[in-house]
Amino acid sequence: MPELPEVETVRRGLAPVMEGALIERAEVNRPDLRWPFPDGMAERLTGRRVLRLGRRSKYLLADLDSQETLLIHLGMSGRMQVSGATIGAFFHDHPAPEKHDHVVLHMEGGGRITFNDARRFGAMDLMPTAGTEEHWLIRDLGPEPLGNAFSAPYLAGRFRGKRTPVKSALLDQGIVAGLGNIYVCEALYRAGIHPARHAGRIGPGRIGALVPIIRDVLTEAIAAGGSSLRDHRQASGELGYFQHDFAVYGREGQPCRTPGCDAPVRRIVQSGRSTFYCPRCQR
DNA sequence: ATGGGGGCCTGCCGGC
DNA sequence: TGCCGGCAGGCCCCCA
Repeated sequence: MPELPEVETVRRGLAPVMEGALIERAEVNRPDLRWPFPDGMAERLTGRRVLRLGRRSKYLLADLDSQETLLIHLGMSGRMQVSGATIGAFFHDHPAPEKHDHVVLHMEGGGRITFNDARRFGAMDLMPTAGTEEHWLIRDLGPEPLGNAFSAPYLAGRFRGKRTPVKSALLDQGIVAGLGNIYVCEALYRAGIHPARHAGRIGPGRIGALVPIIRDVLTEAIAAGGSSLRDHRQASGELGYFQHDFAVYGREGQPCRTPGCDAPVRRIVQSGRSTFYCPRCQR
């Protein structure tokens, strides 16, 4: 579930409940996710007020009134569920506890934020707010794809001389931070670029087109995630749901959606991960 | 130095 | 029905 658009959707859902609210109690049900939780995490969260909920790439960053920032990563299967609070027009009751509810933030006023992560590829950590950019998970990230630093000249510079497939290059969080397997496939399809093409062998014109395409793909996904906040799935309290409507991702063997092209979408494996593309539209 | 593969976990789905 | 292989939106680490 979580690439940049999903994480941003989760952030937007959580922010109204978390920002300005007091964490009355932090319930920590295991010692780790992918890595051990920081020492005394429950105590360091308890009694703290959340000042602001931000995002860097796929990381949620909750600034606390203790000069510390809580980092949350959703990994592959992490979900944040809000309950006991009014979101939009509806009050969300507390659901029955579920398997893999690893951390629960009990907020002032009865609200709850539950972090559930079956596969435990997610992570949480605490760091000084003043040093978030130096955190080891953050410091090597490339620019935000929706920010000004991500530009055609920048990307051309990073691609220059690279023999790695462009698919892998765009998944490299040090080049651009926030893309994952789905949106890379979708962006390359829209740009008409074959995923196996060496990054260094894409001309400046196509790189110039790719940058706004990446922005569009992500912006549209955020808009779709946002609209799903109002559907019944959201009313059940689940945040970050995104209606899948992809041109190539997950569509192996189905006809390409480009008008006039009905070539079957192909699936290949690159660096151990599925890539979907149209062999006719992408060169 | 850089790129590819393994590994971390659990759940689900399709085939036999 | 049950078992097994394959697959899943991420990312660190190790090795060539």
